[in-house]
Amino acid sequence: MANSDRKITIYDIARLSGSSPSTVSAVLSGKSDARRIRASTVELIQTMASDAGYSINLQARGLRQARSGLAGMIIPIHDNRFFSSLSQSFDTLARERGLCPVIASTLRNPREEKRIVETLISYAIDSLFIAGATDPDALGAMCTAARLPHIFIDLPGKHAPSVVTNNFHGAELLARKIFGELKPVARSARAKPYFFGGSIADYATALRVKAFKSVAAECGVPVSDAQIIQCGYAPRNAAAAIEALCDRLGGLPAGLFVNSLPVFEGIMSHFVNLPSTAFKSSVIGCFDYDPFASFLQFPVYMVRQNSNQLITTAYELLESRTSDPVLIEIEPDLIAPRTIPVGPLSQLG
Amino acid sequence: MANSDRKITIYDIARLSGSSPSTVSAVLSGKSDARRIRASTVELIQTMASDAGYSINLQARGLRQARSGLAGMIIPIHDNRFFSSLSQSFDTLARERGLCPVIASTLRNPREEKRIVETLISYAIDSLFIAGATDPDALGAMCTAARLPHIFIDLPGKHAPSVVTNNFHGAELLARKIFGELKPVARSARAKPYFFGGSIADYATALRVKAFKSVAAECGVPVSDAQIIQCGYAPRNAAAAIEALCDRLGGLPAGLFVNSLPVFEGIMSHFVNLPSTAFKSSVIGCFDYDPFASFLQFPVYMVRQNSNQLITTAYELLESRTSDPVLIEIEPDLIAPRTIPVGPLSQLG
DNA sequence: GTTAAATGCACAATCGATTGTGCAAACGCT
DNA sequence: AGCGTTTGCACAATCGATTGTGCATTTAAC
Repeated sequence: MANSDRKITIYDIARLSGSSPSTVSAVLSGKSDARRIRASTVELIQTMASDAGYSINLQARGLRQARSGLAGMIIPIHDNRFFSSLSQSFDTLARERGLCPVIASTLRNPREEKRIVETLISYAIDSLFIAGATDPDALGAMCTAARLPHIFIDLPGKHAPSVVTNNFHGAELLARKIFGELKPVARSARAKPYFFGGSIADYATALRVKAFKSVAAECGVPVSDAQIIQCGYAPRNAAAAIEALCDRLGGLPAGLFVNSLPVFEGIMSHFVNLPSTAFKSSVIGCFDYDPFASFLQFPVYMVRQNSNQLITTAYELLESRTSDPVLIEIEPDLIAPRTIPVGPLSQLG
Repeated sequence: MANSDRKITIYDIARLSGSSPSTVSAVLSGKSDARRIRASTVELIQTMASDAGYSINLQARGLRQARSGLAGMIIPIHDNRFFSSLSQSFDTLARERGLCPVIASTLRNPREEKRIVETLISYAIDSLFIAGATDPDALGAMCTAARLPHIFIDLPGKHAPSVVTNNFHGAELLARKIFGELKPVARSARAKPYFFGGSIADYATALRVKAFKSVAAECGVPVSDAQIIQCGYAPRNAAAAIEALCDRLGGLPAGLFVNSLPVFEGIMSHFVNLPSTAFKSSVIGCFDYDPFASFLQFPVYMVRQNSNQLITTAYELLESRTSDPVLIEIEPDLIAPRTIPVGPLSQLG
């Protein structure tokens, strides 16, 4: 270990080993063959570097090479099962490639979103994954201007490759369970199933609603727009909205398609007040997965997005140097109630 | 926007505006007062820079200043409610300070852990938060050698400040509920409460077990080491361990102190096979919080660690330039069954 | 014993910012 | 008018790596 004042640089190692900085650089960055450095010199330099506790300055390298070795990703929020699962895959795959992952959250704030992308561009990140942006195309334009390879995830963009969940199909699977198991609730107001949460303006919500209606049609059960409750994603709003709905209907609807976990969380905080018999006549499904949510007092069908596949595919696109706006859809899984699928990552705790 | 081939630099702006690079730098980095730049010059340069689509190269700045503006944190895993919540707080507070957050996961692999810290040091990060490391002191030594300010979180280190949850007190609160509500289960083998998951070698687990035993003593219920099941954190192992335990006892124990969510998840995958009456005579608590886990078929007490307070305190320590090994404990909250506390962040979905 | 090719390395420019210093011009004062 | 300040900026060194090029020596070939 070094005990001097400054950091050790290749110039120090050059002096110590009696060679030039360019030779040291070549050796320490693994280019000794290309530069025909003698094996004995290589070993000498490596030994001295490690003895001196040398550690490379990646900002200097990055400046010279006009790249940084940083792989960027933006997500709306860390504290969410789906996005944190994306983060985990992104992190792991980036590091497998020798890159350093940089994940920033935007909190769905459009202005912050742009500031973050600007910052990441200023750090000369090598690539950017844009997950769940509020304005994908504005961000895409910034990346294009900076010649930064980028891929949209979860929410597609117009001018670059996108990898998204097959929302329509996933919602179809879920809706079929809900419509298929509808309990006959007399022919009360509660007989109709509801789609709950999000906003039609969202790409994903729009597709899920479309599937919901399509399955309804399949089943010969027409759906009116009053059955689509758009209360956004905030648990608080969802709680208020479900309470209002239950009041209006005089109980739970016969079917409930819950659009995302935070919405489900809000709904639960209302359910707490209901007697456990209240759920007997409802079929509940949620688009997004949480292991505990599948063990509630009542059965819940869940759709689990395949975050690892999303990221893997995004890396493949990146590495194939595609920049055409292709759209790849990844199939999500329908998870039966009271089941915990054990994935490769979830073993780690 | 620029349409040229290269990126725009301060040299380009200098040429365009008829001033020198040093003046441009001063203006664009907000040092125009210190350098007595005329207001008209400032405006000219700012206009040209923004028209030309200039964006600073932070690697160049970082190289010169021997700092990067990057704030580093390592965590065991993103895909975990506690750590992703830490990430969110870290991200937000870093960005409030004009820093760019870099969060890397170690997957609890000691070798990876060291590689990551090395990498971060090579990027000249300005500070490092070390959360839940397997070998805190080895990492601390690396930081010290690199003169990198660092703070331990969740798991304390010996030679730098640490901010951790008050594990003992949190576990006490939880254990008191469990012991306090123990159902009289005849005097069968199942009458005894069990501590379940983790490993005594862990700092946190050791304290929680200590509290568990201390509360048992308070209640006059002696606890033997056979009641402490150390099965690590992997859901799979937890599932196997709980099954073995239930088989041995002929049912669920009267009390269960579950040490962490992944363990609870594993336990649930076994519970699935049990009739719902099986839980009637058990009190269950879990150290760590998940909103859905508090809405299961049976009531669950949970302890929620205050991740935002942990990070806030860590930043305060960092900014007070303390490098003495102080240990600050943050109180966690006991969450009653079937309650969803709505925090400031959880509104976002 | 020449000449050509291969070997092994050093030199110096370069990436794009920051920053210590120097120096004219403008200004103020007597 | 003369002199000291202040104003406003330019110059050039610097951060620590990478990389194109050049040039002695060695080695190989004939």
